[in-house]
Amino acid sequence: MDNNTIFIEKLRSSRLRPTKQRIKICKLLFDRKKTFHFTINDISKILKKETSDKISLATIYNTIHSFKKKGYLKEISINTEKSYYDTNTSNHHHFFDESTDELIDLKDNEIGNIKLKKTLPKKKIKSVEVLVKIVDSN
Amino acid sequence: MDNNTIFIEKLRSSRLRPTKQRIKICKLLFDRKKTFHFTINDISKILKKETSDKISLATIYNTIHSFKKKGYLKEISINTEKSYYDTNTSNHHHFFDESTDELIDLKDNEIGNIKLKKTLPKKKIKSVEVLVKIVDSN
DNA sequence: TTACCTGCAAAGAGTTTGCAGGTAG
DNA sequence: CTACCTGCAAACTCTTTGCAGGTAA
Repeated sequence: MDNNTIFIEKLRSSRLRPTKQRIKICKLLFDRKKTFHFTINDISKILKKETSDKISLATIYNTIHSFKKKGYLKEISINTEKSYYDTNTSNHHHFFDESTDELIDLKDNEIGNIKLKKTLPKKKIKSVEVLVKIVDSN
Repeated sequence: MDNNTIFIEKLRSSRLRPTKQRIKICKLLFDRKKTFHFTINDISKILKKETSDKISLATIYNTIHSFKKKGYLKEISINTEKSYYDTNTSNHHHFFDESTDELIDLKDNEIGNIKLKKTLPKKKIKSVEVLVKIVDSN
């Protein structure tokens, strides 16, 4: 079966109707070998170029939010005005290149284990994220 | 000498004119024993309550940015729409409580050393930050 | 006096929302 | 047919900017 069929199944299996727009966004995000890091603006621009009938910004936001809720995407914590998303939803860390605004994966074996020695009462840990900010070494 | 004098000296020494507004913001941020974590909105609200003649939002932004540039404040990476600042500018990590939107310090001895096994060519590391997201354990 | 600072309002960027019309099942 | 989805524009939040008037040195 072709990719479209795979994405239609994927969407259906998470009770999201496989609309034209969602299938297109699926292909853009998940039909690639490497992890993809992006902002809403990134994919909006790509879709504008690649696609004859354009997808509205609101639909892109809706779709990305749905995918995040379904666990297909992860939101990455960086203090820029934009939200960054990652198609790699496993537990891993990142470099953020401030010279290019690019996000780069840091595989689990590329960073030593993180040992937390403090806990807080009545709170549970949702995630532990390491962000290594880098810049050009002039 | 009283606190005002200390803050006036502090400002003067970094070539920032010690205006009424800056002194007030200094007192709010630095005249306390514990580290203070805040957003612009937080201090704007506090200043509105505490102060008879109000300080404009633009001035608050200007002042916080100046203080950050001078190294008196650190900006913390969290993916919410707001920027968070920390009066503790030393190298340390954080809990972010998603139930209350609160930022909590994690002292250096409360987390194991972080070993980076990957570097990137022509890039230098600016910072390594760990963010532990927590929520209420229902 | 002069360079810097403040306050206001307007503008900008990113994101969300309300609603009318369209489409999947 | 009906519930869900899309597109558009307006609205919202946070932040920045331009500029006229004010203030420190």
